[in-house]
Amino acid sequence: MSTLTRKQREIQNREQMLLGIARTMLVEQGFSHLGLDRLAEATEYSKGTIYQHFSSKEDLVAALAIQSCEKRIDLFSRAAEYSGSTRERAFALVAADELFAERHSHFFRCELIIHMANLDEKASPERRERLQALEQEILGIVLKPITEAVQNRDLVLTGNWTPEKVVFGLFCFAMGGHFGLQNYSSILKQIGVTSRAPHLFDNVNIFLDGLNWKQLSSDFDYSKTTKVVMQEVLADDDNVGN
Amino acid sequence: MSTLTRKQREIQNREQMLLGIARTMLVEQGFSHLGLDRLAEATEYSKGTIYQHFSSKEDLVAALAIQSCEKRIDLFSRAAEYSGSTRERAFALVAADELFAERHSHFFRCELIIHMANLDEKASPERRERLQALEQEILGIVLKPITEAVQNRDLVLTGNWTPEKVVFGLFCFAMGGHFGLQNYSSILKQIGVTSRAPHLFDNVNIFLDGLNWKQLSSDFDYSKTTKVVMQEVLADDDNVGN
DNA sequence: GACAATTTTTGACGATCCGTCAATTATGCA
DNA sequence: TGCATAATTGACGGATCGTCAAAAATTGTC
Repeated sequence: MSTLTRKQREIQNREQMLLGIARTMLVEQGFSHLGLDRLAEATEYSKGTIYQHFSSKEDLVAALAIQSCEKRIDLFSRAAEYSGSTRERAFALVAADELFAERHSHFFRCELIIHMANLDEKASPERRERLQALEQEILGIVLKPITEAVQNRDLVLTGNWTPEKVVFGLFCFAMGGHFGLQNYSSILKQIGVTSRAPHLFDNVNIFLDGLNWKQLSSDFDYSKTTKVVMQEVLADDDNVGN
Repeated sequence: MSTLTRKQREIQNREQMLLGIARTMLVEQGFSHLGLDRLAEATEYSKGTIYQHFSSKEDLVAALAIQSCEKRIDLFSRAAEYSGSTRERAFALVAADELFAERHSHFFRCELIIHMANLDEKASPERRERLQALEQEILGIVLKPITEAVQNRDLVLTGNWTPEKVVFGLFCFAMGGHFGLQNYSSILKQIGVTSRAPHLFDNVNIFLDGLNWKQLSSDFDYSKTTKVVMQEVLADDDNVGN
């Protein structure tokens, strides 16, 4: 059965190759310029073969988004293991997100695109479900330090605040910043916003200070945390799929 | 020349009609299902006529985004005239944004779509420039109460904070929330986020408290502000273009 | 009102792209 | 080797974007 295995591995490798080239085309030329005929020509395979891997053009982009999520989970998991206070760990996750969006913007861009195009209807059910499962996994990772902070009273939530609501706040900062810089760059440039990182970290600090999550940024230097995390996480950050 | 004027007005009316129907099709069926042949049939005009109004499909969507910005500016301008503290006025703008995204989500969706598709290359230069000018106008409106707050020391900015940076923070909350609810609704539902408004207002309050913008939310009930603004602004909020 | 010049409208057409499928080629197995 | 199964191909149908020469409508003039 070694021949069969060889063939199967060959097919798997081909899928990675297809995705790699497709990602390049998608990022450099945009969704509308990503043509399957062109992809077929670029990869020296026929269109029929490509359709054996992906049920539609949208399904292909979904596969790219899945890759992106997997890569993100990889980074997040490592950041979550940072040893420090709950707020430091939350901050580590924000740093990981920032790192991801910066170093792997092409991956992230696939996620944005797949969520804007009507993926829900056109991607294959398998990939749709897998993508959703991965996103839920990410949610769980981010939720963890927050619930822990509530348990050990680093963070005391009042009123109608819940850990999930805190996640939503962080999600808005991250997503709003990413989306803004990708799509409103010209207008943001005019207000001096050209790079996410410093603003994102300051925003998050103000937000967490507002929630009174100990230690406050006045009592602890979180820029060190981010720096250490960035370097640790970045250390063995492999550029899979170029 | 009254006949010429009549003809010209006829053409202008036709453009509004085209945009109205196109917006419905875009919102109900998505960008990919917005076909110019179908639009031609629905409006009982020919495709050639449509191309006399819009240089391309993307240009049409740009025109929709322009309408959206104009409507937004209308709401923002009125919210900006709210008489109250600087922070109340900033809050009024957030409320206007929320109102806009809620009551005119179809308009807003056009803005998102046009910024995701490669508008930059395919829309007509005129509409591209107009859209950018409108966005800059919006920026100016939002910037005003912040700079005023800095001037009268309701808000004291320390470190590397600037009014523009505060705008960016608010922008992230608003955009991140909108984008999230439009595109990540299934995952957000699982954490109990189904409606923007309450979370958005709470988030903004925490953020502005973190910036120490007087009066703090513990000393003033901003929910009243939003309620009043929503009703005042909503009062003569005409649903132009259905 | 008739007729010519100009503007507007039309829809057929070429080009492009997605997804299919019958025919062809390659592979596994006895 | 020879047959059965699996993989690959590219031509094709259907749909859509944008163009353009021909047709229709409008304007201006006598």
